[in-house]
Amino acid sequence: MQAKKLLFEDTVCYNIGKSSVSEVNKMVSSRDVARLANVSQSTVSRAYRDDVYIDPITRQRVMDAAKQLGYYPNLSARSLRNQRSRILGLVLSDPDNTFFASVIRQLEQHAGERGYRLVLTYTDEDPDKERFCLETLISSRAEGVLVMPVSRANEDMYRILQKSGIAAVQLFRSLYDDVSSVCVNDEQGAYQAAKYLLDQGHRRIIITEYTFNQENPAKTKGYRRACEEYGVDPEEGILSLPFENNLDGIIAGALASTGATAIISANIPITLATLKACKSSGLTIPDDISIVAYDDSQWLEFQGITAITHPMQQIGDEIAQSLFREIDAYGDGTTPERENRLIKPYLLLRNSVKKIQ
Amino acid sequence: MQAKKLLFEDTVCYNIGKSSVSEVNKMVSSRDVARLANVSQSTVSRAYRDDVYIDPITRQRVMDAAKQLGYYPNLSARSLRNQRSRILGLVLSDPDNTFFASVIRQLEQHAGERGYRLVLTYTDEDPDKERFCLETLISSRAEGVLVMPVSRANEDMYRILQKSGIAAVQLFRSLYDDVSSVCVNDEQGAYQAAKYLLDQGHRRIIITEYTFNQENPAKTKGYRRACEEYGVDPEEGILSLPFENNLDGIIAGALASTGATAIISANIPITLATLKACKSSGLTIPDDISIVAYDDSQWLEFQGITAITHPMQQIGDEIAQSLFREIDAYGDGTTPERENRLIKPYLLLRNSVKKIQ
DNA sequence: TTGTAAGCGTTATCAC
DNA sequence: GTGATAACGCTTACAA
Repeated sequence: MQAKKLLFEDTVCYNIGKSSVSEVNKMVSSRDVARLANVSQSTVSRAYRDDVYIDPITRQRVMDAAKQLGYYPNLSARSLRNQRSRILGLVLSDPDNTFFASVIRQLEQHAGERGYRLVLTYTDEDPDKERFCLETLISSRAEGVLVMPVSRANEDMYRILQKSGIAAVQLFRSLYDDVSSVCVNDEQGAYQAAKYLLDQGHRRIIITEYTFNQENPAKTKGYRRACEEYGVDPEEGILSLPFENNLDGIIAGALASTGATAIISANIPITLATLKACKSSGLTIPDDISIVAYDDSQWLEFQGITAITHPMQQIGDEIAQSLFREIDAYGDGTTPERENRLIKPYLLLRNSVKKIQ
Repeated sequence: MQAKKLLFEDTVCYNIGKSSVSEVNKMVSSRDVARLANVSQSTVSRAYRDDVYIDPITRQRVMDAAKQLGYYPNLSARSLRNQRSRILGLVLSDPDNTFFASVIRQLEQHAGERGYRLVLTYTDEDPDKERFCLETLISSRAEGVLVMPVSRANEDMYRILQKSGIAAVQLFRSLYDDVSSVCVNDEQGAYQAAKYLLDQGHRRIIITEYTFNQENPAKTKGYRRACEEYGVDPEEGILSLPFENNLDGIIAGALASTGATAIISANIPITLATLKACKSSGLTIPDDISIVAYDDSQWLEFQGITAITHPMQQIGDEIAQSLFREIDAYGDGTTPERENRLIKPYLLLRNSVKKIQ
């Protein structure tokens, strides 16, 4: 059965007319609430704090007025006055990469508990976009920034972060020595993956990496270490890939030209491309080709792909700890020590690797 | 081969000591830049605008000073003064659902072109969280809000949005009649899916829906319409599901108890659960069970699952148009007409449906 | 217990 | 062309 699109007809668009709301008021401020509640503006402000003396009856009157008017405090004004934005910036690569979903989830949780909001931004692994994200977050006066850094090109931005007293933690890649980091021990993960394949008798193993990410060669390093232990030449197994959507062809080509019996795919999108490449090349897993995926996902679990998995719960906790430690230090007027946390990945055996005699 | 976790050892944690940065300055303001550049603070401000005249030489001096100090304008102050935050709020269900990735991408693009930033928030389909997201966005004085609404419980919030002059567009679900929306024609999509299965000879077809989402019965409606055209009783095919992660068991149970030959899964996570259910029940696709997935993804494409797909590019454009139309209207002091845009889904035939005689 | 007023960092309106 | 200056909405001494 051939894939086929049915005819795509025009968008239907109904205009149903004016909104039924009678009048659009300006944004309501604490002054308006004060007027309605017959108190001063500062009393309204106090009603929203719980550490200050205020008559419960007054507070109730304020809250009633606020509710009636649909008042919500203006966070811009608040953060301007307080010199605290309560914003945490998250700079990730790519909304398509489901690997980050659980990180986002957990950080949102941790942030919420501390009264912080999370602002998500994406670099698409483009240094210019990374710079833009950081600039925006600095302009927002974020108190902390969690970044998956793209390249060393933006070193100046990280220096500005430090100078400005903005906590910063590198995520999953440690590109800057003087910025804290929470990373997976990729060297070890790739080593485990490669060693496992070597143990199973594979001798021609491909490992993928991103060309742009060669400043961060942890995975290939682990791969090399394993190969050397087994007396296998690692060099021609290293496949350098651009950051694109259609990697299938390149991978299929490499598979064919090297005659590899196994491949380690460096992340979830690359794993998908690898699976597509195998399919289009008519290679069966694991009979014709063995796969170990670096990074796990529910789809990989479903498909029985052996994978390097990470303790996501722990990762989220470590990131939050590391970040808030820095934020608290800056809050106390001290310079935080930087720290690097390295988290151990583990190999989850499923059914995508064949034993070779 | 049985799935098996290798031993997870302790996290390694290096503390490498004090940051090398000598001193942490306070956040730098335009005053500081002014002082260094030997101009007044208002001149610094002017240097960042291009609609006012300023001596290019002065501007350069300002910019040099700004660069030297690592100055970035404070957006809180700016939005307070301008009464424009240039923030767009996006309220989605779930970071795990890859369906939204391309929407996020495109909206970021559109927003960027207009000088807006996107703030992402997630409801997890929980009305309380939806309320919290909206409150936060109002407090942030977002100029526009794009929401996938959860339930009618938060009607008051939408009224406040309108009263406050904040543009609002419902995404993918239209729960409020007086709020604009950009939706996929789910009635039609489900109708197409069901009709296709009926055409292929299936008579016992399950369609899934979320229990919490019964206020928005478009998909089941389309399913019913198709069934009725074929003289099939639709009622016992409707499977109502909680919003959870482990739906496999429920789905497997329903498959077994109804003896269905086909299933329409209502979104990507449910499709995954369905595939897992089939696997654990030992059902082969499409021989034992046919599947049409509502919403498409790269993984479904890879696995050859027939799916209801949406023109994501167009959806992104329509959303942006609809939103900015409202924002511009509010900007002109007029009340925007609300509008409902309905986008046609299409059926993408792959290999997950069997023809029954 | 509540009101008054200063000031957070901007931009816009005036003078000069 | 550039420099004072008055808001924007909020928090927080300090007064009352």
